[in-house]
Amino acid sequence: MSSQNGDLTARARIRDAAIELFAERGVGPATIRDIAERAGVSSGLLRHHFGSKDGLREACDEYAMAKMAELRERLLGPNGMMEPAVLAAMHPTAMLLQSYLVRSMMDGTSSVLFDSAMESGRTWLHNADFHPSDPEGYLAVLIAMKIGIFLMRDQISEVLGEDMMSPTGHRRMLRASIEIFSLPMLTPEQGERALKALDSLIPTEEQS
Amino acid sequence: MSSQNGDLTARARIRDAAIELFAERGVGPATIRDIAERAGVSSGLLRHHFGSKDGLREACDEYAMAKMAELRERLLGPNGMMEPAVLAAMHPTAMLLQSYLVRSMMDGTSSVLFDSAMESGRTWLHNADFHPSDPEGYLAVLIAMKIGIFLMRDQISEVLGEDMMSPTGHRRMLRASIEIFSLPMLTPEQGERALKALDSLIPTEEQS
DNA sequence: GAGATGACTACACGCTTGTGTAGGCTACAC
DNA sequence: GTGTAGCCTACACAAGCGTGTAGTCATCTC
Repeated sequence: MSSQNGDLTARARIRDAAIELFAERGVGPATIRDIAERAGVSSGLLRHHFGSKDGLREACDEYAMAKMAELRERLLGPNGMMEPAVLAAMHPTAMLLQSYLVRSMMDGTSSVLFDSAMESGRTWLHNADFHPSDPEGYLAVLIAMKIGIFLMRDQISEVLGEDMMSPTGHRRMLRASIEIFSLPMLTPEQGERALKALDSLIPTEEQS
Repeated sequence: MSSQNGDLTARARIRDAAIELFAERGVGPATIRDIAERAGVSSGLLRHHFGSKDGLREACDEYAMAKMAELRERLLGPNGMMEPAVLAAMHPTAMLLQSYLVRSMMDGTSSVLFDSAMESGRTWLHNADFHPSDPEGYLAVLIAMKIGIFLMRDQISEVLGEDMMSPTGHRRMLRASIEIFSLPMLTPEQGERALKALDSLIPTEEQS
């Protein structure tokens, strides 16, 4: 996370280890014993500092959100320009935090990440000359798509033949995303036709 | 699943209950005791029929894949036309199966769903006059996006204010998807610029 | 009728989980 | 020295999990 470890307090090492393991396995499957072991402390200390596993998760949420905001701000820099070198340096950390936040969200209860994504999506949509019918639904689906990429990291990596988080793998993923969002796979006519077909479908009875 | 229950064999009821619970909670969190209870049998019978929890999951995988293929075939019908009424009738079942398959895939090990999606994606790409650089990466990201929508069902439903699987909610989701894929949010110039910027980023050292 | 087979249940085992408790160690105040 | 507070460990506990075992019951064959 930061340097290697060592100079960090035990509390910080636990937090970092938790973020790593939560990101790798998901919140449920990651056990406090494994987290403690990775941090090099006893599981009791984890409890001492964070009270419970859920307390630890909340602390991780808070830290990850704050850190992401900090990274974002630092990336844009004082002059608002994006420095490639800075981006490359913070990239691994950002990927890890992103993976963690996505995993944390999938566990249920809190949806801080999705909500904040919706919020920044609204301002983006507001500034763009781009007006989907049903903007809320549009944003929700769009965000779900972007998050899906991180959730499918293992599957995508297998197809790519390299880790999606590696520099080259990540570039291929970004390139694909850009192509998807700039080269429409449906022509406007096809899109129009699909929307018409969708409207013509009269949903009847519905139950499982 | 089928009718209500009752007339189904215990084995089928267990399988259906498992698909429901796996889809709702995920494979890990769903316990064989709860599955047995929902099916109205003892947990021992589940073991008797399927050997183990993993055996049950495999049986569900096989069944769900076969059922989906059957639905797809039935939907297109003998004359290759899509009947709206048929679609509406099978819609709930298809949604449930889709949710299950996605959940099953997220558990790891097997990636039947992703692989088969890749395969049909390849033929689609082959027939389309549409040539992304790095087709495999393109397809992988595209599929991850589509799957992400199902994984984010709860979050999307909350934003929509209604269940994404309900008739109206599902229509809003589909409409958003179509708009995303037919109205590019990046102009060709913006896309070109983004790709150029991406290439200019020289990834340096990389480690966590 | 006797025996076998398969559907089905009840119950116990071993393991892992998160959590609770008691206590040791170091550093600092007085 | 003597507390005293905070970091930290070791160990026990109850609960829930998947799994294993023993046995009941109905149905069918001969």
